[in-house]
Amino acid sequence: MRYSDTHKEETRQKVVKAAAAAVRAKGPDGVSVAEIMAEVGLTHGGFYAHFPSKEALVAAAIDEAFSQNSRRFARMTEGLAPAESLATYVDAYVTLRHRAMRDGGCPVASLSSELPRQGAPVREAYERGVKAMVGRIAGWLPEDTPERESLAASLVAEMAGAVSLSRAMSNDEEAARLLAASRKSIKARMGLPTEGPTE
Amino acid sequence: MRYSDTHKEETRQKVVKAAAAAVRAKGPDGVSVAEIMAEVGLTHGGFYAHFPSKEALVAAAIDEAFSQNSRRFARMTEGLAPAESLATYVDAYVTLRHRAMRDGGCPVASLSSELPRQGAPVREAYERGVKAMVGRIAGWLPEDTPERESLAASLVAEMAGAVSLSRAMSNDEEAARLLAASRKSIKARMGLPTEGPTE
DNA sequence: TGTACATCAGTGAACGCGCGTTCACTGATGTAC
DNA sequence: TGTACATCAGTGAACGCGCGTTCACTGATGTAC
Repeated sequence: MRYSDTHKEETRQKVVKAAAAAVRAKGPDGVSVAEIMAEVGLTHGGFYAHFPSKEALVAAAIDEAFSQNSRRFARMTEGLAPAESLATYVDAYVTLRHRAMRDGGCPVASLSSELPRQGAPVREAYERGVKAMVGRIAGWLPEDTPERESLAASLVAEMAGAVSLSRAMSNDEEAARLLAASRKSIKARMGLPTEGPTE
Repeated sequence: MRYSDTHKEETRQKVVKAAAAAVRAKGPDGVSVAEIMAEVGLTHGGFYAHFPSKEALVAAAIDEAFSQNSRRFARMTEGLAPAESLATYVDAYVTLRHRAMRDGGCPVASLSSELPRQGAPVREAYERGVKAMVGRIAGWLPEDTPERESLAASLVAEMAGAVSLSRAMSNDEEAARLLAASRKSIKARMGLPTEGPTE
């Protein structure tokens, strides 16, 4: 079988996307190379034509997961004023919908506790993604906000923490109330009115 | 070798304590039965005289980790008024010291993202611990606080989220600024003055 | 008092399994002549 | 135009390893007689 010029790159992309979903859903140590290759319709033997190691794939998957989220929110907030962007972001992030979306949500909410234990290349990809996310939020906060970057980081921590903890709650109503309380707090810290859509 | 009447229970306790540390430091899937037994000076073969499965040990370890933290904070806040207890709690929790303490800290900060993916017995132990922690904080909040339990849950999410995210930051100063911003926010939400010890 | 036996926490070899990784091979197609 | 060869993404068997779990065994001591 001979393939088109772009075929190999396309396959690589499919593998990275499958991994970006699987890693968020099951954690880096919960997915196997064979499983991800099978998801793309290939066998595990071909994996090493694309990546030097599983770790390299996981790092690429985390980059991909962050940029998927980044693109998604860029689309949602296109043309909006900063304050509206912030409100849109929070109202999409701190929700039962995000809580249920285990394979496509924000990597910080899915991986926060286990990532610091991963190898250097994976941690670096993660930190890069976190910084980009924090930077985006910081950019939406008023320019004269004191400690703008730290506030943005603290807001990311609060948003991701709320979604993470809501996933530990088996009771949906309880989870919804936690998320509502967090949404309210986050918006107040952002200087936004606290009555938004309640999902 | 014949042992004292309490010997078996003492061994079990040692194993659970070693597991409580190891599980927080490496995650439930990152520790092995053999490793934990070795830490207590035993061989892996004897494990099944104490626990029916690794999962049972992990569940017991999580219960133990939560109650270690609970006892620790009970000691720290003994005799203090509710508002002082809250301030003491936050000032001990949202710190670089807690960030560095990977094997002895709060299980929510160490395990939040991976725990929802564990088996039922482990998830139940975790949820039990989270509820106890939320209940303790709720009890310190003024009785007339609207949605007191949800606010407490949201505060736990913010505290644990801040410590988790700070662990992803390789730069200590950056981490310290994030923690300071979170401490300030959390105290404000608790109705406390926001100037506390800065660690 | 002395001896044979029961007890049982702990030992260490062995099991089956899934994993990451390696490698000789395949086979469809483009290219050299 | 026809044929031999090179290419290379993907295949599938095999590897070594660590894991959770099982199990026959050990050996110090208490107990029965």
